[in-house]
This record gives sequence, structure tokens and C-alpha cells, in this order.
Amino acid sequence: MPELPEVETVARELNKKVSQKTIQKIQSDHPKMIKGLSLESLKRQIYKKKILKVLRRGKNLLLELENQRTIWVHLKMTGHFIYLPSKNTLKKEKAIQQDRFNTYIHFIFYLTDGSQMLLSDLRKFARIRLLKGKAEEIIKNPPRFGMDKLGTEPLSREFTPQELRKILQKKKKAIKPALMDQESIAGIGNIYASEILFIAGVNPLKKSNALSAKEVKKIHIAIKKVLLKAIKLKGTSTSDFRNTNGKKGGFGSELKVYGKTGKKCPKCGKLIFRIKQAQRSTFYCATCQKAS
DNA sequence: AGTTGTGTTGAAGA
DNA sequence: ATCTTCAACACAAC
Repeated sequence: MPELPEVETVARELNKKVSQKTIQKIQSDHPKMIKGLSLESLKRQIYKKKILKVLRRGKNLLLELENQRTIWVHLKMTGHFIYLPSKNTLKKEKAIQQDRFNTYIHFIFYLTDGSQMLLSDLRKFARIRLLKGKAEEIIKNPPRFGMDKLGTEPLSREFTPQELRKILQKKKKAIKPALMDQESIAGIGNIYASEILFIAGVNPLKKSNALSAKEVKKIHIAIKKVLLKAIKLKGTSTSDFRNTNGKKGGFGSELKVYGKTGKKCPKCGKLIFRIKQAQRSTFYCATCQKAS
């Protein structure tokens, strides 16, 4: 489930924990997760290279190295990074391993100070690439494998209500799948799309281009509010997402509608519905999020 | 016990 | 072009 708040949390934590550290070696039991080059080639190119910084773009993670190379990681559905400090007590490691979602380790990055960066991924959907150039250059001038089509960053200054209006006017889809379209806005996934629309009081079935200026304004406020709060609480862990210390994020208890089918709406007390939109579950309150 | 659903997204098919 | 369906994979719930 890593969406923008989860990936942002990982980027911030890794920035604190591994930037300015040097990669000694890597190990993988599933090199298929690497795209575009072999495990051997990746090993050669990152050997003894320092990690300068870690950035996020949409749901993509970028680890910039000192040699004009950047490790790109997409966590997809079930990937997450765990950081093990060098002076790791056995007790602490045991505590991390007690959680089975921390035990699907398919990549180990050994750093020269003895610490480790692990990639755990139950379903093995996560993908790794090695890109040429610095992270900022890649963001500005993205390669054409997928990152090239990313839309605006919802927490950036350019993402104004006017900008959102412009984006939504062009789309004929319902607002809920439109919010999840990475080519328009980068980083919103299935959980936060439902939560945002509940906070905005907008029906998920309403067509994007039929929204009033007032509704767009409400959605804009809700996007910023929900994403910022989720980042503050280090993300949502409804099942397998974990932070780099192996622990769950804190936004799970803040969820108003996601996964709440048949439960009472926190605002009006009526029942929460689940419907399907573009093959994904949408959760909403039909009373607080009127279709009209 | 087989079927269905899960936070993502790219590729293939229509 | 643009839309829908499927596949990558593992597991839980029904």
C-alpha cells in the first residue's frame, strides 16, 4: 500500500539513516525485481559508492549515489525498507522479526559501517533500477520507463485549486479513479482517494468534469490535509506496510471510511458502503457524500 | 477446498 | 488513442 505518505516517510527516514553512508555489497534471492540490468552489473556499479541523498517523486523512491547514478525503487503493493543499525541488539532484531511482514527479505544492502538496509516484500512486486544522473535531474528530465508520465506533486506550491480544476476539467472519469491517476496527480492511491473524498464530502462516482468550483476547492483542501496528516503519523498500515524501523504507521486509526464497510459513518452514523470503480474498492458514506 | 480480494501499475487485448 | 482485463505473487477470508 505504499502511497505518497508511506513513500515520503521511507524517504525521510532513509535520508536520516543511510545518506552519507557507503554501500559495501548487496545480496538478493530474487534478482527478477531488478529491471534493465543484471544483479551482477548492479553489484559492480554500486560497490563502494556513497549514498548522497534519498528523494521521493510520486510513489517512486530515488537514492542518489556519488557516481552520477541513482537507484530507483518502486515499492508497488507490499514492499518496504527496514534499516538495521550496526550496533543492533539481538533483542531489537528479534522484535522486528516477530512481525512476519518484516521477514520477506529479498534484498540486503550492506553498508560499510556495518548497518543494513533490507527490502522486505511479501508479493515480490517491488522493482529496482539503476538510472544515470542525479536524482533531481531524473525528476526534471525523467527516463521513459514510467516516471516520465507523472503528474504534479499534490504537496507542492504549484498544486493550487486552479491547477486541480484544470486537471479535473479534462477528465471524463469519476473523481475517485481520477484522483488515483498518476499522470495527473502523483502519489494518491486507493486508500487516500477514498479518505480524501470523504473529508471533502464529495461522491466518488461524480464525474471529474462535472464538479463545481466549490467541490474542487474542498477536494484540494482535503488532499493537502489528509496527506500531510498521514505523513505526520508515518503512514497507514492496514496490513503489511512498515516503516524503516519495522513498525506500523499511525494513520490506521484515523481512517474514516477505508475498509469500514457496514460500519457507522463517523459524521452521520449511517452505514459505510463499498463499491467497485475501475476494479478497485471505493468506500464512502452515501449521506455525507451526496451524488447531487 | 475452490474462489475472491488486496495497497500498484505495465503490458496486452479490444 | 483509449478503454478494460490480466499478470506479476502470496496469502487471508469467505
